[in-house]
Amino acid sequence: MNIVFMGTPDFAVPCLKALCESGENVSAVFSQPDKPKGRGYKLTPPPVKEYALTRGIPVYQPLSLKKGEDAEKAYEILSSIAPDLIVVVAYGKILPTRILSLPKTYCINIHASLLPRYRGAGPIQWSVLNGEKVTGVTSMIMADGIDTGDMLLKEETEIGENETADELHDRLSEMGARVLLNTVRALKEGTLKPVPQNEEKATHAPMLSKELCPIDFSKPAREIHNQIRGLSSWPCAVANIAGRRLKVYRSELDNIHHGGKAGEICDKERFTVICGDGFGITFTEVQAEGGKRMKTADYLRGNKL
RNA sequence: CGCGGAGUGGAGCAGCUCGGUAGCUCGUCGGGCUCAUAACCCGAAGGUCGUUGGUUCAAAUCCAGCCUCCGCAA
Repeated sequence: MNIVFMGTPDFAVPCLKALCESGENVSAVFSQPDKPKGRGYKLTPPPVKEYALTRGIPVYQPLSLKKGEDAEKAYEILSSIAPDLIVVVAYGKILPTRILSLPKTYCINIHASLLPRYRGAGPIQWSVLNGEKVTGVTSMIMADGIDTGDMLLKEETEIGENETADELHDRLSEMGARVLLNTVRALKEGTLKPVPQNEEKATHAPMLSKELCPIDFSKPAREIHNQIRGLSSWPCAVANIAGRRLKVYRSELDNIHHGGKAGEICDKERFTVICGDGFGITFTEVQAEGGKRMKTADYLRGNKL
């Protein structure tokens, strides 16, 4: 099949890789423009672009698909390629209707949630933040609107008790690649059965912001645990404790009712803090300002609580 | 040129202002105590103090450049 792939971050790379390695003809890749990133604002190409270049696939990075010169050029390029299929995975731009209807078959999208729940930019993180036990990946036929199209295939997976958004992200991106290949195969075989989403059950998972970061120890331990897992490793939960500011990457619940005042450290050797419901939460991986990320045991060797 | 912090035995830190013996909490190894232990006691090994150059009688410490890592901001 003649396929055009649109994607930007790490999450999308396994999907593109899977297509390439399964022998599909990926004739072009669209990705977000390089952006100034990190210290010193170095211009950084998105991961999908980097991978595409190693494969020798032409990469296009229009500023917009909707309006302006870039949009026209992009449309011309796509028209001349005349793809059988467009695959979109975490591209980060909304496709205008004329592009949605351009491929001979469909524009399909891989989304990291069990639709119609967690539509939007942050499905993985919000699944963890909300303490979901199960999540998954859904493929769908793209429609106008954000993640609203008819569903094709799904795969489910359990979320671990202490699993972080990072870990889940990596698992789901691999799962996404599988679902994508299965979807493409079914498309060729003509066995796809699109299922409309139940709008009433739809929920939205917006992009994360740093306002979610500060840890409020008056909240229940479980909720704080989910916050730490869901925000790890970016933007990362932040504890203001013992007179300093610590990023917390991992935690564990001890399920012991300590009582006492919320926000107090009840175990200085393990770094366990009392939460609003009297239960303790133990920080297991932290990072001090200006320092690097490390196991709590390492941190405590050189830093007194 | 976005702002800022940091590189010291295997790990995490102190020492740097005010140059002159390499320190702390752990880990490792050996020995002891103990029914036993991640507990306790005794002992040992292990560091060109990121790198290059400069100042000096003398640099982890002062000065300049470079490399690497990290926080903020995007």
